[in-house]
Amino acid sequence: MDSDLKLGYREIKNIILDRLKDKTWPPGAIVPNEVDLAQEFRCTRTTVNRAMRELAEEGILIRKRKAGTKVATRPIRQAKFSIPSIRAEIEATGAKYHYELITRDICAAPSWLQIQMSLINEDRLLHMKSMHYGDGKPFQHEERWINLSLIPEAETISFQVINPNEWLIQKVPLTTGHLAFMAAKADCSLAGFLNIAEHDPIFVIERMTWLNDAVVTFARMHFPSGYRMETGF
Amino acid sequence: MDSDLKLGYREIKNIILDRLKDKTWPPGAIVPNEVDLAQEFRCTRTTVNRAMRELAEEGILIRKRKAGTKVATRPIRQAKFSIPSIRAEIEATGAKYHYELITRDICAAPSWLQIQMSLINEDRLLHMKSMHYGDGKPFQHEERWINLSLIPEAETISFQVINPNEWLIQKVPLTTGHLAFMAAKADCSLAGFLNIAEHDPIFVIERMTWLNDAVVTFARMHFPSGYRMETGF
DNA sequence: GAGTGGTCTAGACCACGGT
DNA sequence: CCGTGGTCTAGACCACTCC
Repeated sequence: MDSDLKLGYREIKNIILDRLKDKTWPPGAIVPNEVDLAQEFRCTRTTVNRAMRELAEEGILIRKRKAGTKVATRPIRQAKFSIPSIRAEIEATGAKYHYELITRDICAAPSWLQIQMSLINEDRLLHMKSMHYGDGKPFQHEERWINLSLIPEAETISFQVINPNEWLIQKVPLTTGHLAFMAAKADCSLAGFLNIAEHDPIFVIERMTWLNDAVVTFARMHFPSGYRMETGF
Repeated sequence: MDSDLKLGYREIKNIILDRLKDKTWPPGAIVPNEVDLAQEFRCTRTTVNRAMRELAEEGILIRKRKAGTKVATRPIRQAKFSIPSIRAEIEATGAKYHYELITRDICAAPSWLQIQMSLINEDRLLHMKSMHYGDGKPFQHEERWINLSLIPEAETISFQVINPNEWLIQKVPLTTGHLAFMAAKADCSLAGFLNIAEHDPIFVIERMTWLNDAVVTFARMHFPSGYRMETGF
């Protein structure tokens, strides 16, 4: 009689991973098809399908109809990281969050931003600078532009109390976006706000947010050095 | 008669997303259960399950047995980015990739690294510094430690030709890891290698790689400012 | 054309966890 | 307890794409 318990898709994933690690199926090799594996594991094709589909989503297998399933030669590992709200990020350290608006004006887009945001010349933008503090210490400086053609209500908000990101999240949820990370050096103004020396290195995050192919907002966030962004993979 | 075509899980996902956008199901609300939705969409529970399960993986819905499915109040967006090999990253710009080993020695772990890598005192490490160039221009400086207790074969490799990352990927694929990003300023040596001025800002990536709960390698990679890491979400 | 993965159906049992 | 999501079965049809 079979001493085997029934195998679930998680266990099948692990068996497959083991066979990849011990090179039973070396990189570039073709893995048996779903029907054969289902037979071997005494389960249905559906179960094998889920195991292999998830491994493919993780970049470990490459699947093509008719061609079959191959072991990725250079597994492109994907890192996932959550984008916490600045408030959550600060409060997670145990510090008290505090927000302050520095400037707020309405302007036309500078040309470099027009290009980045795919704007029309006449579009008006709400432009703001603000600071985020943890226990009173500078944590992040933010400069942001909001597309008033798309979100006209933003003009009526002072943003003295609620910060732009939190307002936008509840106003227009379910957006898509683009992120960029880089290093830069602090100019005089930024150094003052972040309480660091001029020319000190800063960590910069740029974030562009879209709602159905229209740009909602562009934000540039500056962190004093010492800030680390971390994630697993 | 029904003029409706049959709905697939992708279409059901979109219908659900539409109802979230138009606030039919506002944040925090409970979404109908799978059986009811299956009836509404004239499909099986399996199909609804896949649609809602994927939305939950994306952080848009929150599912619990018995409690049902809720709309996430603050959808925690997740960004995914692939971790390309340095060679692929350089070649993707159209530049010619070139690698050069600077130093290679075997040492005990400095104490800060022992802590980070959870090493035992006696563990020996292969320590290397190297440079990666695109079209002859400095692209990345890398400092790396490899755990020789775990990967003794590394001691026999000169790493004059193949770079450590590429060798490790084919030697020990399927690892897990941890990434950190930060900004720093170039010290004298680094400035020389990257052909920038001392104290110029640099973008730093630290990467720790595990194989089954044991640390394989720790790498610290430095990019001259101007480097941007980008991703969508 | 034929083999492979992609998806759906109809039904079942189970595990978790709120009441 | 018992409603809900989590998963599996057995079978089916379809879409893609390599040969």
